[in-house]
Amino acid sequence: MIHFILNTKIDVLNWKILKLLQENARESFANIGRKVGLTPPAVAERVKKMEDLGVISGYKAVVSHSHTGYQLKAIITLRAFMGKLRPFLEIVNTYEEVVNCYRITGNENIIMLVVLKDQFHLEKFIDKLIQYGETRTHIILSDVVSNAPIKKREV
Amino acid sequence: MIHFILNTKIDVLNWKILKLLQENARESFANIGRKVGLTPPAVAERVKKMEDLGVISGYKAVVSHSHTGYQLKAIITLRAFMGKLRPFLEIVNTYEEVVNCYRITGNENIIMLVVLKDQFHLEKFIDKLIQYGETRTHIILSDVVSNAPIKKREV
DNA sequence: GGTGAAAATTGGGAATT
DNA sequence: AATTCCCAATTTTCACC
Repeated sequence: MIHFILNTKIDVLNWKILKLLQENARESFANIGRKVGLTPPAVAERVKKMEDLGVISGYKAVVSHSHTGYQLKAIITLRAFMGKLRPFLEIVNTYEEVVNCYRITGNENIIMLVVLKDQFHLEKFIDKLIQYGETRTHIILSDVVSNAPIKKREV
Repeated sequence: MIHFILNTKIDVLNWKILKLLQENARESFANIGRKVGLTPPAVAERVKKMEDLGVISGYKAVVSHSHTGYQLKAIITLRAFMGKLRPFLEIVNTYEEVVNCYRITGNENIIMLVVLKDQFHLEKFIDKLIQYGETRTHIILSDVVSNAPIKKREV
């Protein structure tokens, strides 16, 4: 299997549409059309094409962690024991605390962003992880940048 | 200033609505209503209220990094030099490479998720950071969990 | 582009607590 | 009394040709 073109060419109009949809995914095609100078069907066609190409992979409501009972956030790194990485990767999807999880290079294998109710919840969660490896926990003090939108980068 | 209720009570119907909107933020109120057993205005009213309360903080199109020219992702931690944390916090919003940035406890002050075109881009970006502190870089090998939806947690 | 179908929105009223 | 829902009508948006 060969990837011919991964970096799809996106013109200035599509970047404008992407900007608007990243700011408000529920914006109507009519409104978007007014702002970028296209008719609603033209916007719909462009959006559809970007969905099909995979440029847009979905639309998500952003739900506040703190308003839904998760007042504590932490970064946890995991250095997996021999033979324990695979089992961890297979189970991590079922942990509702885990919002993001990446495999990384370096001394640790895994880095996670987790949300928790309180420090007791954190303690219980770390207890669940110790069977897979050594963990290191950093409490998040504040969000400086949260899922910043992707913008066109000058080349 | 006193926070009386941060953890808003969310009933089972609103959790269903939140689930659907996290899966597809562009789902119509009519469709949501059919799935949860409400009329469109009732859904709209509940969603509006959750927006006002801050339970829903927005709706975002998810744009693929790899399809927009960012083939490389990395986690970078920063241990800021004396007096350099504040200036960094004020400028980090302008770095388009930075998708997420958190202040954390521990040996490092800052942890970031960044997206990059290639290793040359990474090198240039790290060069921009060295004036603020010591950095440590972990290349992301794969996404195991990506912005998992928030679900109701059993108490 | 233009037309018919579907959805959003608004206002008002009824039922539940 | 406050909240939440439904119904009906208007406006807007969507989708198909």
